[in-house]
Amino acid sequence: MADPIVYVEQRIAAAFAKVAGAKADGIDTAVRASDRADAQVNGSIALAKAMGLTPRDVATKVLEVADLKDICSDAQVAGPGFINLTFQNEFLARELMSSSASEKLGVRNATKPRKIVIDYSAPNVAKEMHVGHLRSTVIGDALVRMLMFVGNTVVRENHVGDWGTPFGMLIEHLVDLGETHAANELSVGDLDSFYRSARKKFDESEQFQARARARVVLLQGGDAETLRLWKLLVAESTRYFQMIYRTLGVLLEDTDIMGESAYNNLLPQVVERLGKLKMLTTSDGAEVVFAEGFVNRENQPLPLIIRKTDGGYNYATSDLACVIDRVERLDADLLLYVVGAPQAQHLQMVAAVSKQAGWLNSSREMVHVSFGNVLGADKKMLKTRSGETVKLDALLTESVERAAAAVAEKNPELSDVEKAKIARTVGIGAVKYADLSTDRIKDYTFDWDRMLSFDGNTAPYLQYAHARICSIFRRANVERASVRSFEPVISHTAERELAMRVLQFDSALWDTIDKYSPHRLCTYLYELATSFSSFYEQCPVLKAETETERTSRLMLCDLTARVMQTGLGVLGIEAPEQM
RNA sequence: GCCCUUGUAGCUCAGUGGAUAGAGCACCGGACUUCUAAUCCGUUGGUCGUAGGUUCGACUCCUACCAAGGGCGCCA
Repeated sequence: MADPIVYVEQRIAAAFAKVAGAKADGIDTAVRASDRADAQVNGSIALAKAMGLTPRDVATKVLEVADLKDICSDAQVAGPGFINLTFQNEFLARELMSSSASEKLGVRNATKPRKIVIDYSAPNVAKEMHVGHLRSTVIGDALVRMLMFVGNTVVRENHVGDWGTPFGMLIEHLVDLGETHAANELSVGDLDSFYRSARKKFDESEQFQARARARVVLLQGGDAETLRLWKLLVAESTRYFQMIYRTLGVLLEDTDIMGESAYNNLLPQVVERLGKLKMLTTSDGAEVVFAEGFVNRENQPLPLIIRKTDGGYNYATSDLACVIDRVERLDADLLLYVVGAPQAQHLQMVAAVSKQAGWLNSSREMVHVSFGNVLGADKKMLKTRSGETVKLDALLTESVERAAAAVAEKNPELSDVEKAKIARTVGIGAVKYADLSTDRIKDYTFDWDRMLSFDGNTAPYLQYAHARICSIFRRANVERASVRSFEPVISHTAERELAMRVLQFDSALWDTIDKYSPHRLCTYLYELATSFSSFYEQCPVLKAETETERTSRLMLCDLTARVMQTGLGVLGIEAPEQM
């Protein structure tokens, strides 16, 4: 327990219970951060009516019985009936020590760890990854890291698009090009032109269309030669994805790939089981499930199509198979889908059908971690087929190059190896942070300058704060670990603000996890960095006036750096020691 | 037509029913013989889309409307 606000909350709740008894039930006695004091409680106002007292009287009574002697230096009733709390510096110092001594820097573990399957990234085989694919990959990676950090078991699943009708056309194009030539073209990483050529042929030639359709039948029928060609496409694409993932520094591995094709043998079972449950209806020749509450344009019930008129399956079937597999084989109790907002209705229908079928319930749930689109200059969704999209690869390369130029200018004395390493860390960090730092639910318009900015609220700013602290310790020639158990003396306002901020790591991280919203942690880390920068300007560390002051500040610096590094770490961003 | 999401400073965005709505960028003015100036300090900038409602209190909750984006039967 390191966050003073979390700490004091119990004492306040106890005081409310003492004053109001059962009337305090359901009253919000939460303690919140405030600009008027360290923290504020406003439950007295809501409670006043029920008790027949004025809000200020209630607040006064609460303060009379509240046990705050060892925590607060000041507790006052203010305004209409708020309670403003100011923490003792000695209390903050004790909490800092507790945070410093804990391996997780004061962050509480999950009270009930879960087994979580998280579905993210999901690029398409034989298609280039463009800037639109950044979101799922980066948000998913951050969630994986933070969920694991607090003690959950997390299974990563990359649901790549490796099956379905487009593969007829892709395989036929592969045959036309010849395997060697095709493999060569694909390995260069120019997947878009491969896909576009195939598409063009498909659109222009009926003969080619017929071949493509026949090939899909062969593929789904398990024809050995067709499967061999299909695997060739998948293997080349997988290599390309893995190259992007390594550059990006995300945790995804080849072994995390659970493509659409992986569920093939489960698809007949889905139909069978829904049939047994009497959920299937035949409609216009297709096998469908009508989930309650979904209607189409004509206000008729909207079906989830399980088996098409031609006997084939589609993505609804495979998504249901996924649910079954994740619940029954993996025994997951939480399924996260880091998938774009346009899929919202589809996923709602899959969830509704899964609940009706009993695969999901109140203790096994699925959550759509939805995110807005990356828009083009025309404010429309980026589409690979129309208009030029920025390739993810190109964006990352450009960012690293700009970072390299910045490092060369600011730190010319570093070795080339170090410079290159820092440029990668800063360049990649900037791009990831640009995506993670805004609310995932909102669309954003792609903008080079925004993605590649190194000033203000950006990853390099947070990394810089960390690097400065590392620099202090290098100069001082002091081992970081040696100051960790020192009880700091807090006197300066800037020290105090930094201390308060450091102690909020636990709440900030949990708030982020509860809402699956990485931008909340970004906001916190940015505030931590600004608090540190302000402290850095005002409070000399190495030239502190006394030995106690110096060691106190070193202790605070070390803890700040650890929180920054850990916080950036769970966002998937590295914190270099120099930059 | 129905449904979902979004609308906050010139631009990009934070904001947990709580007091006077905050940052960054841009603009303007300061601070490097100093622990890293990728920084700091200050100035300027607001009908929180519009109109009602609930509440002691609304950017936040509810309703209607406006605008933008997305979804709505065999592509994934």
